[in-house]
Amino acid sequence: MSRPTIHDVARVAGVSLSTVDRVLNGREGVKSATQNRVAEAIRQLGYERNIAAANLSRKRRYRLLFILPGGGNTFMRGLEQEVVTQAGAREFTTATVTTVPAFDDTALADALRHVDPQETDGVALVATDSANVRAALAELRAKGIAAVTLVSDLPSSQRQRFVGIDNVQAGRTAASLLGRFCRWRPGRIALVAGSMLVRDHAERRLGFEQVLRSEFPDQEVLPPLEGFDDQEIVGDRLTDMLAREPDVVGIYSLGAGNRGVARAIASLPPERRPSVVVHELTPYSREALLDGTFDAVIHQDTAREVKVTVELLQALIDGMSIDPEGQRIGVEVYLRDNLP
Amino acid sequence: MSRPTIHDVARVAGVSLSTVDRVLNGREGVKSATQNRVAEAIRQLGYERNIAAANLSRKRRYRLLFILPGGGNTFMRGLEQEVVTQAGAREFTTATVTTVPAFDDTALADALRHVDPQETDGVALVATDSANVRAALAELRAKGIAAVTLVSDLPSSQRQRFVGIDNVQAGRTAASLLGRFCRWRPGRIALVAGSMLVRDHAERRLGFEQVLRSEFPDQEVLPPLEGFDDQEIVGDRLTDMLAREPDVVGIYSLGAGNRGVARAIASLPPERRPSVVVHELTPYSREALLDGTFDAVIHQDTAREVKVTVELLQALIDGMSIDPEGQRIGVEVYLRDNLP
DNA sequence: TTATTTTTGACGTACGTTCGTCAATATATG
DNA sequence: CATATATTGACGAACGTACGTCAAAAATAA
Repeated sequence: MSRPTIHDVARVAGVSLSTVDRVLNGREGVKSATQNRVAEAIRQLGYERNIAAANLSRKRRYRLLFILPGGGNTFMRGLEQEVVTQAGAREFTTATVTTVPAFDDTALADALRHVDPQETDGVALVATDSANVRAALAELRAKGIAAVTLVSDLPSSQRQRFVGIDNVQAGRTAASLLGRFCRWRPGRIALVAGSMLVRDHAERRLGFEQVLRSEFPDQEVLPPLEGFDDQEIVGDRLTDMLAREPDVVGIYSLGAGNRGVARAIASLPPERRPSVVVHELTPYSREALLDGTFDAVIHQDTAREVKVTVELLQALIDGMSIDPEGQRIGVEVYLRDNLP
Repeated sequence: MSRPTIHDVARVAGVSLSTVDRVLNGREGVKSATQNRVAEAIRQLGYERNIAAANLSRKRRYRLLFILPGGGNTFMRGLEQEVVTQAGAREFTTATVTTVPAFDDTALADALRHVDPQETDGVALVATDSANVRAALAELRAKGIAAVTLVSDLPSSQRQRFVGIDNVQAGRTAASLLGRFCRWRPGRIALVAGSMLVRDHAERRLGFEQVLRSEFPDQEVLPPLEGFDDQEIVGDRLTDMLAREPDVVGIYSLGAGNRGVARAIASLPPERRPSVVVHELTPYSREALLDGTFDAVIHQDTAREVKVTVELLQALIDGMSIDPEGQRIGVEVYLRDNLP
């Protein structure tokens, strides 16, 4: 009736507890024939390790390290906060946060190379794309440390998983919304990016234009305006553009700098107010949603991202299987009325 | 360095392990003065029970019972499926599902009265609103069984929590979307409900009209069409209405019967296609999103609802504190492009 | 065959908690 | 004061697993 234990496995396999333990924990000195007998017994009984008991016994601590970009980025600081609170509340888990300068691949690679396997079991990093980082990541993995990328991925590297949203999908969603918002109103659509050199932004733009071209072919998109995620620059350039182009009926801001977008729009007369879609729910974008400046916010749930990351790292450290469903981070849509 | 244990608590309080245990598990025979000493030591040390060890020791099993409406309701059957799979995967937990006829408060009250405290620790129910059910719930709680409502709440009853979405908010969100979709296109908006006698539907309508009236005062809403959550009836009545009213530019279906909505719309010429917002992501509504029949789907995440419910019940059974953040179920918005 | 190495078993202790029993106090009651 | 009752302590076994030590058995090499 109750779950089988290693005792049952030992009995069925006709070996001792010690041997089952050796097999289970990958210790050496067991003939492969015996290993197979044990594996067969495990399969037959449907045995699953009691992780609570295992952790209790080995006094396991999952020591995790999060490497995040530093600076005043609201989004990243929110992420950091999540890491601290969530890891603190979790059994057997300690998480440390290190920050490295944003977009500095050398600093990131350095940080990765200085991770001590003696005191760290798993690492989560917001990746900057470079060969340097790829190499450092490979070294890290070679030390037996689990590694996942968070928010920003590093494809074809040694990272074991990526936790974050699909940015192409995010761009498509924005287009799907903005296209409908502007469908029956003649005019053009403006795009505000941080920099097209950043992978996430490029992907979002790609998805946005895909959908707008195919689903709303009447709507013309102006060339993207680069604001370098800086609210001042975004505000100035967008104000200029709106003065130059009187027929802008929609704006998609796919990077940071939401306050700049809000400022530029505030200067327009009410009848010229465009429909606006931006990224990331923050105190500022929330306020803009509530006062009607923004129509929709595309969001990624950082709390969930951290939670998934921690669980993923724990599973990887334990060598457990991972359910691919549970780790999906969805592209969320917020309007004024479904704000959490 | 490591977490304090009951041994530490005993030492600091100057009592024995047994006494700490008695206090911790609410057993009788401890002077209140001693209880206070122990409580003080716990507070001072920041002691938290090691749940893994506790469960291991007491061979705790959380025996949960889910009481759901029966019948062919896709949504409820999906919920049931979630319960079975999630509880199966969870440590120390067994969940049983009982179905009772939908909207039958007597049957629900009966089911509640027949719950055996010997073999059930917690109950989750999709509530039907009636005094009868309230009374049965009070009896259930008197037996020491934890109880939460799921999807449909029963306010001012003995239920300890509610897990589900805010339906007024859901209606507001629908209006926010549909209002924007139809903003620049003259015409009227149709409402398809199941029955106004059902609490959820009434709440959704309320929220919808709130926002439409205040935020999109130009848009006129037709009187709601009652489809009794039956796709045939919905299809027929909506087809009739669309024939009668040639200026319908938007449809909000706030109950079930999505297939009927899709059928009615399919018969319209493309240029008359209204914007459509419905509830619940199912294989049918997903398909309609993908082929462009529906523009948006308001959704509640059943997997998350079940997860939260199980965790909540476990916490209630253990008498643990509950973080109010973690149990929120959001009103989710799905477009063709952010489908999971 | 014997010596050597590899593989396995037996056993004990530990993790933090629960829970039961029995004895030793302390406190209240008459 | 003696007795009854309430409160506390000491102890041990158990939950399922990890891990270390030592010895026994089996397989392999010489």
